[in-house]
Amino acid sequence: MAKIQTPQAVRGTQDMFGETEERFAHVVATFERVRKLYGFKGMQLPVIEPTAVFSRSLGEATDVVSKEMYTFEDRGGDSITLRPEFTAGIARAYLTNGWQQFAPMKLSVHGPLFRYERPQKGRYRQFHQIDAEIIGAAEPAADVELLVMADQLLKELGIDDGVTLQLNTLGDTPSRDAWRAALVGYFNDHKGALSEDSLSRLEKNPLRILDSKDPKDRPIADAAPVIDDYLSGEAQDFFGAVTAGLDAAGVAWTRNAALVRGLDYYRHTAFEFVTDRLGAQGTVLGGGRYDGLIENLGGPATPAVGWAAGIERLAMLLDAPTGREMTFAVVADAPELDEEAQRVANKLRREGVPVFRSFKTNPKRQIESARKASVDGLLFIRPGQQLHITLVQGSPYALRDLIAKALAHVPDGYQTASGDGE
RNA sequence: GCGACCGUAGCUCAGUUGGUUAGAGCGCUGGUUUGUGGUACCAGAGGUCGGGGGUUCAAGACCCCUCGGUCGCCCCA
Repeated sequence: MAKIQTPQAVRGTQDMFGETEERFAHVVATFERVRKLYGFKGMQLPVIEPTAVFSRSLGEATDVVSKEMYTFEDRGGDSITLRPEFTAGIARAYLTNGWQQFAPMKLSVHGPLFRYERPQKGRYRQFHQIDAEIIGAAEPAADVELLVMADQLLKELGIDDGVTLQLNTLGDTPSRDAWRAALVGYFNDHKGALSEDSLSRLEKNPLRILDSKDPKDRPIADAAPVIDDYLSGEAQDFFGAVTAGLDAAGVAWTRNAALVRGLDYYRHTAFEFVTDRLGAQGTVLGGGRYDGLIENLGGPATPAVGWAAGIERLAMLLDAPTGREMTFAVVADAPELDEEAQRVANKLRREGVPVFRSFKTNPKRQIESARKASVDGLLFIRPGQQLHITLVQGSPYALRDLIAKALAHVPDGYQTASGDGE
């Protein structure tokens, strides 16, 4: 019989286990906790959407829609796309469910997203994000609340060190249009000095020249017209209110006038929390105000602002594996004590104490497998309801803590004799 | 889409200028020893050298293609 080829994981996907999975779960759990502190409701959304949800919101012609989405026709002939982002799907749900009645809405989600891109550090084809949005609030206070929440989240994850909040405004529609026109004129005057990449950006997405990495472009980009000279009074007031709110909340930020968004539906606030610890993928959390998006989807003009952050990237920045609960292995000191050991283990588990039990019957084998499962303590069951407790080296706990915890939950009648942990 | 580097046992890796039956450590299985508990020793299982094609008397080593991985560029909703 011929050997069959072992299947491989799809390129750019990952199987998470052990420490990787623990870090991931810790990010999600922390997000869930913090978002509740700010009154953001959770939601669950489909992973698949009609392709139009994304092509209409992002624009047919953009690279992202034309070559970076997982799009396919289903058996009924409908064009379906695996969601490449959360925002468009949330906007769609807002419209199809008539959530205008709840506006302003504070929403949060997390889950997998799909983009057909070349994998590299912190970038996968199936990746995961946490996401927070406020829909139906035009006030700068909404932007501030979102940013303060993001700041607290990063602090609680312990990764705020080396991360800076970069902030910019794209102004309202008139401001943005005037600035854009000025930029195109300016870059056209300097065409000869621009890199090849930037020449094509000039055609497709001129704002992006501002954050070009090419050293050739830097002097020109740095001397380009700044949005500040084109901001309307209202736009200035809006940005002023956002920065004042951040200052009042004690959130540190720096102005980055080159921080832009390619899509036209973005207005006013744009921001990114950036780190220098992730190589080319430095953005750890990013977002902005997208007052034009819901109209693009055929809905009423609706102000909205939100952010998203890659869970994998956040997980990579976490200091150490997250702590787990004190875990015992209950070991029968002789094969005939196995049933009694099981009884004790079940009692502990019902009391909420994590317990490891080996599938082997030989005591020595049980100890070996318990060590591999990295338990904190070995709880030996001996004849006459005697307990013997040993601390496993490497555990962060102390022997007396183990004894106290075991005694508090073990069945009545047990006597303890502690070991020395060596 | 473009570029660089990489792909040998479950894991981490060694394999000299291509040359006989492909190695180590850890892990796994079994045994001996020890014996209130991370012991030591012995033995064993496990490899299409990512896949395909080519050069050669001879390829894990060289060439081509392909599939993956890593890191950049591009893109970044």
